[in-house]
Amino acid sequence: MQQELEKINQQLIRSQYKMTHQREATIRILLENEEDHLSAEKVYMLVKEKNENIGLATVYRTLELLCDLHIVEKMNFGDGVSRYDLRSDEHEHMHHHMICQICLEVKEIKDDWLKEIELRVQKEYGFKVSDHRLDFMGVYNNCNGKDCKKEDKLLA
Amino acid sequence: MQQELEKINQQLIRSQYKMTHQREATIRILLENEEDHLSAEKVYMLVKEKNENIGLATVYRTLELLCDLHIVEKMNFGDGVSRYDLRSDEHEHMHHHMICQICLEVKEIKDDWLKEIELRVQKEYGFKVSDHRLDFMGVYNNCNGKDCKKEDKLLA
DNA sequence: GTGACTGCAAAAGGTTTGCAGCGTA
DNA sequence: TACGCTGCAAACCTTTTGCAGTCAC
Repeated sequence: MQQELEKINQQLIRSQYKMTHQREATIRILLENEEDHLSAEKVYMLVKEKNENIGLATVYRTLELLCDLHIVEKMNFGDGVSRYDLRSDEHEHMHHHMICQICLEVKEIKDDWLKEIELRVQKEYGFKVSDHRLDFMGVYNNCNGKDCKKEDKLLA
Repeated sequence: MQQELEKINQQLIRSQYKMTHQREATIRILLENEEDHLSAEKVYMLVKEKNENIGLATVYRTLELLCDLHIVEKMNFGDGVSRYDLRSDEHEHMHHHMICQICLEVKEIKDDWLKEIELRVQKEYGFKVSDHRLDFMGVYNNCNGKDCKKEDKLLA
């Protein structure tokens, strides 16, 4: 995790950006919550919880910057806020997601199952795919919907 | 198209909703632009262009209603507005989309290529899929990006 | 030292809501 | 007639922007 942080820092510097406390704090939060899909507001709260000084506008600006550098992916699950997800190390494709309609939990599938289908898109539609997004809506077999009520998730 | 309209009307009535001019006009616009992915604002404009009286709030309320009935699908391509897409007749799955990064055109793939993959999600992750969303980002082989400038699309 | 970066507050969208009046069944 | 639906305007919420001051290099 320290070395991933370092890697991203280097990437910023290489691209002529300055490394500030706020940017580092933001990246650290993203790394610590790699499995989640944080909203800007949530990142802001988590940074402040650590007694680091930061403004919400800076969080937005940093996230946009990381997006431009393809370090994070901005996504939208339709609940009115944008969420940000670290791309995996190889910076290859976005993850696939499973969104449980009972508990609203979003889990990731890190395999890339679409290679074949992308070839088909290329062949049948003349469309060269450079990235994709695949979300499944459904229900976990073992979702009890008790310890993970919708309202809680929406507030989270 | 007339019979599709009729079908949706019946569905509304069956669900105890009233059939009003505004609702019918909205549905008609959606049917006439089935290939597009209209924003609420765009639907509003198109209805007004026909000299039908309607308020933007009503458009939003109607689209939400149609969403609840699974007649349209609300989606978000990350440009800050929600877009609405008629589900296909069988109301089965959402379409797949190809989003061109040069001209921003969104085209549909109506085949469902994910049956096998959904089985795999079920087996490997214990997640019962009821719907999915698949978007491809990339470039059309023959996209010239001339007659379809980004700015135009964003305003459209 | 200088240009990039930050925080604040205000502005800017898109979407939702309260309410009085209207129209459908 | 009664209740649902509509239009308007205000409210709301997330995100962006302008600007003066600060900080990294």
